[in-house]
Amino acid sequence: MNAAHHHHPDPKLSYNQGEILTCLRQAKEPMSAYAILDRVRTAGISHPPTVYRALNDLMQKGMVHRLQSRSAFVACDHGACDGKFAFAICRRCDKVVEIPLSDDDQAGLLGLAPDEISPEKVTLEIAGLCIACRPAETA
Amino acid sequence: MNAAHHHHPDPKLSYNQGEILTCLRQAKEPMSAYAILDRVRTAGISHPPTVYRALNDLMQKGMVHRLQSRSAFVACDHGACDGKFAFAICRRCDKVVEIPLSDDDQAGLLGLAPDEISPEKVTLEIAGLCIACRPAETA
DNA sequence: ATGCGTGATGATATAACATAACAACTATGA
DNA sequence: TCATAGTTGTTATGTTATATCATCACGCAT
Repeated sequence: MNAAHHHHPDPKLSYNQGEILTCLRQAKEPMSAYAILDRVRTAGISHPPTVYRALNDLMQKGMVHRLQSRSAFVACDHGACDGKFAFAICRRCDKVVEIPLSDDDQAGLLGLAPDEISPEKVTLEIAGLCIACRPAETA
Repeated sequence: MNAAHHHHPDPKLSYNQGEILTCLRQAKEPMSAYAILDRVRTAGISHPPTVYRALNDLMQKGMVHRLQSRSAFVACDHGACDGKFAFAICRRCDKVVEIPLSDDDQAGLLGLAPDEISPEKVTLEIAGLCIACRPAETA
């Protein structure tokens, strides 16, 4: 590989992880794995598995979240975190707001699960229209 | 086409919609669009767009729901409905429980959305382990 | 009856998303 | 040196979803 001189956004990250996290942070928008791939080709990353590997590692570290309803990924607003989040997503411009869930919130959500399924992981995504897109919607 | 004699589970449904809804109801499990496709080939449905069209129509009628976290579809437990639901899903056996959301639940969820995004649609999926799979997990 | 519009469906092709499987390289330390 | 673990590279393929255009069946106005 080349470019061994790049600085990482976090010393614990590997080169690929650093490149991809930086890419996501700069984007400030959710990106698909393949959109990321396009952007990091210049950094020497050129195959889907490389991107997915780094994304999975970053998700495990809590530094990246996946938006299920979009098949897309966003950098965590909080750097690394082990907390739970919901996401609000503008259906028009894809703006994403990360919503930290309080313990009460989480308890409430988990409490919705029926007895026969013990809850482990919550996916909560709220789609809507952001304030900037509201005028445009008057079609 | 053949099989014009089939009975529909609902008179308002087209032939394809009826076949696919029946398939999903019999499955009692979430199915991917392509799994559905395999099962309805004998009914003369043989291309992905046909399946996706019928699924989209059925979702609009509230008779089918999509599980975002699985890329899969389930028949609504309640026939047609315009209500909102959460889903609890066993990560091991894929059993799904539909959780009707009370008005309070919905208000609470929508209330999580930040000011800058006015909420319209909530996706809430809770993954966990169902009671039948709990023993098997002691690996 | 003819011809038209509409809605449903059929069919082809391709886009977009994701992973399995294996090879190669690097660094560390016995 | 050799083994090992961790990371990355590479090929190939699997899976999910949609764009696009063709066709068919039906109702209906002329």
